[in-house]
This record gives sequence, structure tokens and C-alpha cells, in this order.
Amino acid sequence: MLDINLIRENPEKIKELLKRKLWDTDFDELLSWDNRKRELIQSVEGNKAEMNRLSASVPAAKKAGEDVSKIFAKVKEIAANNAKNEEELKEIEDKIFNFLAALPNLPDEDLLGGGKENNKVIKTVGKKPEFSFKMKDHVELAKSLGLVDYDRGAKISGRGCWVYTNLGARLEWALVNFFISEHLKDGYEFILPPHLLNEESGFVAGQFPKFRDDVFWLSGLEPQRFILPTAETALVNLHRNEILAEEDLPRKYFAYTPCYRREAGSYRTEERGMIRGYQFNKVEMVQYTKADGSDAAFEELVGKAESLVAKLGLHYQVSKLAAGDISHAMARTYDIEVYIPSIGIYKEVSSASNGRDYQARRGMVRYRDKETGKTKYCHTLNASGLATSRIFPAILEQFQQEDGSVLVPEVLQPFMGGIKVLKPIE
RNA sequence: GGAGAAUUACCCAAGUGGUUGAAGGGGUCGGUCUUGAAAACCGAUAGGGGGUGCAAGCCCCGCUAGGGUUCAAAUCCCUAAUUCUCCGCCA
Repeated sequence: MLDINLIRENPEKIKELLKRKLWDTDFDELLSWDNRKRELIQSVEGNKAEMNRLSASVPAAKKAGEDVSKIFAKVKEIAANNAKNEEELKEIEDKIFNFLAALPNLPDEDLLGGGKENNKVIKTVGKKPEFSFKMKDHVELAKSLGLVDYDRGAKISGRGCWVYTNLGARLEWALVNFFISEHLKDGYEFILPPHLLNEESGFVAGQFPKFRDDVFWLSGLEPQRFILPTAETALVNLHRNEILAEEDLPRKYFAYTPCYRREAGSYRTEERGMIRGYQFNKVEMVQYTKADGSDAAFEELVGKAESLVAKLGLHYQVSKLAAGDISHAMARTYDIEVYIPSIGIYKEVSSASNGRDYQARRGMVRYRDKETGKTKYCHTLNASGLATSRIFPAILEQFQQEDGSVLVPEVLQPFMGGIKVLKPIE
């Protein structure tokens, strides 16, 4: 949610910034509502003050033996006159709220406008692996190594779902455990949130109202709940409607959850196997900071996500996203992208974003400034740390050997009972 | 799933229609006393959102949330959320 004061003060500038996010809008109507709203407030509240005064005078008048029916009639008359304006005020407040709620976050000013085509690779680590033999893709490897059973996944569920089997399940779980242990080392607090969230949580995270159809809704519960598309949705709602103490910030959380997404839209044929499914595992980091702490927190989160990929020994790059490719609720995003040799493409394994006060405003997440005693909005940030569904294929493909085996990254071996190599099954 | 009870400020809690502008206690903060502390005593402590104003201030809304009744609601009515107790069912 944007601060309407920003729009009042400089509508042209806000318009221009939103345009970089590929969002065309006009504020004339909003600003006229805003003016009308203040007019109505003054008239409605003035009348209320008068009504309050009259009502309060009743006990004294009664005691003095005066006829109070005139006071009753007068209050009723004012109330009747006020009713129409009150109704209009409510309508106009709803309109303003809905307008503001639909706007995306403002992009940081240093970002390029436009979509994906303006993303910039700002860092590349490692080299594309070269194979002296015919390399296999991760689907083939996962099958030959007995790690993933796509057929039985389709049988018991359907398209877009798979089964991790045996060492595949252990590799997947080793990744999750490795991530968890790294975050614990860095002093982040481990959270296991519910996977069923209410409408308000989706709103605060910025997924709703625009992306209501991108998540799975549960029938049979009233009011309705949805299954989380990312743990971020749960984590940024933890302190909804709370005022935190300044010394409690920054708060650093991480959570492991599966993520459930409809991913309505086109599947690219290259996205085989587990590149894009309805359900995938992810460890997510979220920080709550003071306004002036969010830039540093952003760097920290990017660094953490990167270090996980680096410690696994994978070849990856970091991209600074253009304003139009950043998600609705975010002001700034860097993607960590890992190289998938079979398709020759870098795929996102982590998206680190600074939401600034956009989510905090929607959820009234504030802290008390120690010096002034005033409340201020927190900043919220999130970064995957990491999603396994692209790391798993990347490991299989980047670390495959000529004999069809795959080397297990050293950092994962302790979490896999010391297994160093995944060998093809007979 | 069924029945009942509860929800008041940082915490506990009084309050069943009209100076409630919410008692009282605890805690916290400040002060007196003290070498320092404790104790005792004195004082402060409703947060938040909004309107108006240069400001001081004034006004509106806030007793879980949303509606309603009334000249007037923490108080009466309806709906919802959450918590607790009991029963049922279950991991």
C-alpha cells in the first residue's frame, strides 16, 4: 500500500515511477475523492460533536426538571441530516482504499524501467561446466539414479507433481537441512508456520487482490483459506497489527514450507521435470527492519542466498531485476540464478527483495521510535534461502560424471549419512 | 461436531444505560530519603487512527471485530473471531 501523502505531494513523480513498473495510472480521480473526503469529514464530525454535546446535557436538564424531548428531537434531526454524508464518506473511503490497495509498490529509483529484457547480470560465479561425454538432463539422471519417480507421482496425484524416492528424498532433505543449519548459524529464528492462511494474510503480503487466482483455495472451511504459495506470506504476517520495540529490530526469521502454486500460464517445453511444479520445497528468509536498516538487510539477504549456492559449488549468476520484472509488492529484487546445463539457461533459485514499507502499511506493522516515541512503519524483506526444485536438477546436471553417477556436494554429505556419490541403479 | 463461559489499557482487574473524560492494584518511568541499593512515601503512565490549526490546542473514532437499538452504549441486541471448560471424534 502506498502512502497517499506521496501521491498528494507529487502525483507526477509517482506516476512516472509506477510506469517503470509497467503500471499506467491516473491520480486525478483519486485526488478528487481525497478532497471530497476531507470536506465530508469536517461536516460529519462537526455534526457528531454537536450531537454529543446535546446528549451530554440531558442528565442535567432532567435534574432541573426541564423538558428534554426538545433535545431528543434536535439530536434526531441532526442525525438524519448527517446520514447521507456519512454514507457518502464511507463509500469514498472504500473507493480510496481499494484504489490504493491495487497499486503496486514503487520501484527503487536506480532501477531500469521495463520488463525482463532490462534485467542486468551483475555477478557471475564459477564457470559453465564442460562435459567430455554426452551429458544427461536431470530427468534422465533422476530416473537412472532412482531419485525421483515421475510416473508414480502422476499416478497418485497428476501432472506437475512427483515423488522423491530413496536417495532422492535424502538429497532433497539434506538440502533443506543444510539451509536450516546455515540460517541457524547466522542467528535467524526458525519458524514452522501453518500452511493454511486466511484472506487477510494474502492481502498484507500483497498477493491479493490482484493474484487471488494464483493460489489454491480450500473448500470446506469458512471463512475460506488458501494454501501458502511461499512461506513469505506467513512470515510477513507474523507481526501484523503489532507495534514492535525499536530494540527488537531487525527481526530475522526463516521457515521451511512446501510452496503451492497454480502457476497459471504457459509451461515452456524446456521446463521439464521439477523446474516448475504445483508443489516445491523452499526455505524462506524474512527480515523486519527499521526504515534506515533495510538497505543493509537487503545486502545481507542477497549475500546469504548467494553463499548457499556457492557452498554447494554450483555455477550461478546474480541478476538485478528491472522495475517491471519485480513482483507487485516489492521495490527491489535481485535474483540468484543457477545454471541448468541441459537447457543452457540460468534458473532462479532465490529471489531477494526489499518490500520497504509496502507490506507493513497493509498490515500495520510498526515500531516505536525510541527518540520521538512515535510509531513508524517497519520495512519487510524476503529472500529464498533456497528453493530446492532448481538446485536439485542443477546438482544432478552440473555434477554428473561420465559413468552416469553424480557427486554429492561436500556440504550435503553430513546430512546424507556420508554418501559421496549417487550411483545409477541396476 | 455439540454445550457453556470469557475477551476492558503494558499486566491483573472493577464496572449492567447518563460528569466513565474507565475505579483499584501490579509493573514501568521520574522524584524524596540513602554512601549506594532495598523499603517507604510522592508524582506520571491510553495506546492508536483521523480532521483542523504556525502552534498551544480543539474535535471525531477507539473497552476483541463488524453491524444494530437509543437523545445517550464498555454496559442492551445480532453476527463473527479468539481463548478456556466439558462432551463427542480423532493423529
